[in-house]
Amino acid sequence: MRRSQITIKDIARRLSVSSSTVSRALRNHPDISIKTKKQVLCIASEFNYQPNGIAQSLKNMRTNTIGVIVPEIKHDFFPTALDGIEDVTYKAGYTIIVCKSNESYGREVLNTRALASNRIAGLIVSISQDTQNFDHFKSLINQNIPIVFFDRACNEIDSSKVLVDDFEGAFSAVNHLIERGYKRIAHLAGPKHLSISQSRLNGYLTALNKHNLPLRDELIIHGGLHRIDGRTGVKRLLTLEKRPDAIFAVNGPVQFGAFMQIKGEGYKIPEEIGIIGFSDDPISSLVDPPLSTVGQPAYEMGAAAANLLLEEINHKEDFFEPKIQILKTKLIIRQSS
Amino acid sequence: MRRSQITIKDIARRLSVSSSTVSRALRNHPDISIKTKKQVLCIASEFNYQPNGIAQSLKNMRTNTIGVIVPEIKHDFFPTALDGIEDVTYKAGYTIIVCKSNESYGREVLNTRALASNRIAGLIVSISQDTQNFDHFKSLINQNIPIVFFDRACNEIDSSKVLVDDFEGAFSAVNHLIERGYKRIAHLAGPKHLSISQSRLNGYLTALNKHNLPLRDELIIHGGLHRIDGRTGVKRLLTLEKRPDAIFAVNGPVQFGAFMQIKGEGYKIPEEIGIIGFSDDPISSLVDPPLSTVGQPAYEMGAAAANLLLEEINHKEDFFEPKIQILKTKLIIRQSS
DNA sequence: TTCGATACCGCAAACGATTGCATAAATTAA
DNA sequence: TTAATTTATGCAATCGTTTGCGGTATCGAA
Repeated sequence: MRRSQITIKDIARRLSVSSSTVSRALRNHPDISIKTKKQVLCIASEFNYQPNGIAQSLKNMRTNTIGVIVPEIKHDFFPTALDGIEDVTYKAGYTIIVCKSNESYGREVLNTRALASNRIAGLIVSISQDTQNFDHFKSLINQNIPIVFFDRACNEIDSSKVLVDDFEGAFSAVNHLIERGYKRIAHLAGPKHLSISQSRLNGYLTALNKHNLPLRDELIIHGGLHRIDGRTGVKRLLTLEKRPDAIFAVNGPVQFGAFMQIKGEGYKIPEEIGIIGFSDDPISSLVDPPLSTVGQPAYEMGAAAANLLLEEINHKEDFFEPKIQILKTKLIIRQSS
Repeated sequence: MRRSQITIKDIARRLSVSSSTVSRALRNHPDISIKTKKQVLCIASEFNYQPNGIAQSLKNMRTNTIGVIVPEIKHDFFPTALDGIEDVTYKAGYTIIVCKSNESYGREVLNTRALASNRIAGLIVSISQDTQNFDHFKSLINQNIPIVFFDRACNEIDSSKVLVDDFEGAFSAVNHLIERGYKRIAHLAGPKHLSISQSRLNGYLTALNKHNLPLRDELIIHGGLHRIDGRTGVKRLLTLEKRPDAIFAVNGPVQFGAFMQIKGEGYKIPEEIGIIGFSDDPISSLVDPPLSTVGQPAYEMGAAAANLLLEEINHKEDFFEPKIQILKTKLIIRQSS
């Protein structure tokens, strides 16, 4: 026969006491005799009792689980950020549930609902490239489940956020390209509605402007945040009458796609085309040539987001003033620029 | 004031009916009048009712959640396997909870307990490199929570498993090195207690034997499965009086570590030292030189594991005969060998 | 001996959803 | 009109754990 996990009642029956007593013995309640407590603990360990977390959550109206939604985990940035989140939350006694949205709005909504129905204590999220409607997050906030965004945030929602200085990072990257002598610098930009796309585009524009370089619309290509978007972007750029001599990519995957495509078409990097990206995947330094990039403190971003969330979860008063934390990027110059 | 999610009772009160009626209306029970059902659905959507998943799980004594424990997600293999798991389980209406053990036994035990206490419907796991005791898994099985292992399995436990033909893959890799003319072939092996380490070592030994090459103990280095283990392994190999002319690494991360170390010390690949590994990370083809490797069907392994688990979850009878599925590897020859 | 304090324990009601059974109302058949 | 049947609903228990409240029993002090 299928036997399942033993419960507090089973222990109670065995010792001829009430389940209240067992519960109190297990939870170190003072109103319990040493003798009874010992007996309970003894039986509990003998039968390998483990409390039913579901019942506890139901009773307590809350869980010790923190939900995390990230767009993907195939590049280094999000796994590293997850490490930061994990280290902080585990120390505080929480477990995390990691969901991937796969850069899809629909999947993000499903994930959010599933997490809400499991009554997570809070949510840490970096939105998908397709997300333009934020009702699923607002609904969580209405249920008093706090949210912290990191990297890709939502402007419409007044919650805590952890960002990097996207403008400054982009500016310094493009500035660097210009100082190296590149003149026709293209930008593989992200979806227009994402604030990271906007800030990074602004950094690009400002750098061009500072050096009195003309702004050419055909050199700015808006696309997604996947590797494939880097490839298709480069394909288009290379069919232009006058091809660009350098490329600034909005993020790591796009930079890789661009890199692969440029290499595949036989152009020399950095002589014929220079390239620089955003986010420092370790593989950047392993490819040929090693790629220049704007390094983001992924681990620190995750940790910071987790700390902000815990702060909000533990906040007693009715109103919590959201905090926005902006971390610095770091220009890493290798041999692709 | 903090308001929280509305419940079945709230809807019932509002319509002056019992909560049973509301529940039945929401669950499409036949014994309900069309009029009442409409009213209920109307109120439910008006207030954005979402069932409390915890309460449902408690009542049903099971969840729609499948737990997954993987050692890491920083290399391509496990994220890709997760894609396979996800695609299959989502289609079947399950959500997955992904946990990382970070290759640590202690973390694996914690994860297993947390998942058990959340009464997952089943567990898919690839064990950590440090795991030698399997009581935490046996305990799950005692609670009737089915487990499927993939890639790194546990021999002691009689459950379903999805593996690759490690012996054959290793054999063909080393055979290939020998045919290329390499004579002193080292093996950066995994922890001795893991069956993948054993099978891959056996493949290595058999290939040497087939070609009458001597077995040299100093060329077999047992270590962990991290990148760092590849680096330290190579360091040791390069201090030998007669250094090896080729290296077969037990997995992807170790291969990368080895690759980086060899390059760092200035040896030419593949002329001075050839290298081949196990598992096909996309970055293998991007580095210089592109790396030869034994490709594993990561996505298919994940999907197969998920299918086996679903089969067992849906199995009605008392006893389920575990199935072991062995997938083929594929030798991918690039320029490092 | 009696009163008060303390220590220990059980009862029962929650938490939210589900479901077998009973019951009331409405409908049909006789 | 009455009996039999169908339809729609409510009651109450259940899942496992927690907890406020009340009740004994024990002990010390007066």
